[in-house]
Amino acid sequence: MTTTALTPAQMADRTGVTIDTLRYYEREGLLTNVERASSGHRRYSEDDAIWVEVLRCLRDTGMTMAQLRHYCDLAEIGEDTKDERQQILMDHRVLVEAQIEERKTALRLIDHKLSFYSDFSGAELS
Amino acid sequence: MTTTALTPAQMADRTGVTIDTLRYYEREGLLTNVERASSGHRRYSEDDAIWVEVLRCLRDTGMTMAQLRHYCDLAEIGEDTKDERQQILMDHRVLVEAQIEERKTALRLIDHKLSFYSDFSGAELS
DNA sequence: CAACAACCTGGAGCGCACTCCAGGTCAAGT
DNA sequence: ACTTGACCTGGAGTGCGCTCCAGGTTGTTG
Repeated sequence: MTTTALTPAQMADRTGVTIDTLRYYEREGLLTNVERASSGHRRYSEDDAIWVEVLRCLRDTGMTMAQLRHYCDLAEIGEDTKDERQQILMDHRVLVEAQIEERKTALRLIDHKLSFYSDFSGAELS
Repeated sequence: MTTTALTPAQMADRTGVTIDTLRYYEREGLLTNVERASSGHRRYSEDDAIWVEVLRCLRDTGMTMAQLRHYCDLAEIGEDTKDERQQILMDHRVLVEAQIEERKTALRLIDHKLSFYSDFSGAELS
């Protein structure tokens, strides 16, 4: 009754992560306990797919491979690492919020610079 | 009457960019027409400092070296490239806005995942 | 059963943005 | 005159996160 087992190609399609990268994540310990068919071919579970989506989200917002590996290592250990895992997410949350602020500042700066292009004046700087 | 000429060390201090990186930017054409003292040592102008700050802001929000070099090349050419330079900034603006949205989505996902840690339940996924 | 696609492994290679280094020059202080 | 420290150049090295490859196995399709 294991709902859907995804082939590597299906998994790549589903998550938008290439097959090579999926294997790389597994090698690096960011994706654990991936099942295999009798042929030795990987069969990804729905939970794997969801985790890869989370993983990508964390990566895209600047969490490093090392941090993600650490998080996965903790998850492997089990329940008594919940607090640390929670802390990792909370710390990353703060970081993402800072990134949003940084980008809002960037928008203001870009707008400021753009104002010189829309202006009648030909001022170049500041 | 050139207000303040900054030494490399002062420039690094002012902008938060290392001396090595400043030289690297210059080599790569991201920082042009830097003056020299009679000794051959660089003397950065206030405008250089401001530009490096802008440059860092654009880099930090994902503009590549190649794009920045292109922008600088255009600025070197002069007035008739203003439209293209404006367009580059407007394009980047759109990108930064998308980054903000991406990060807001990330926050929601992190919060969702955090909710499982704060819950009474010990559910692990989704 | 032949051909072909999808998958496997271990390991090498790549692009980006720095970062560091060797070997030399220049300017100021003692 | 000598030391010290900031700077110069050209070029090599680094770390990260993939990405690609060779050489082999498996599974499907006609």
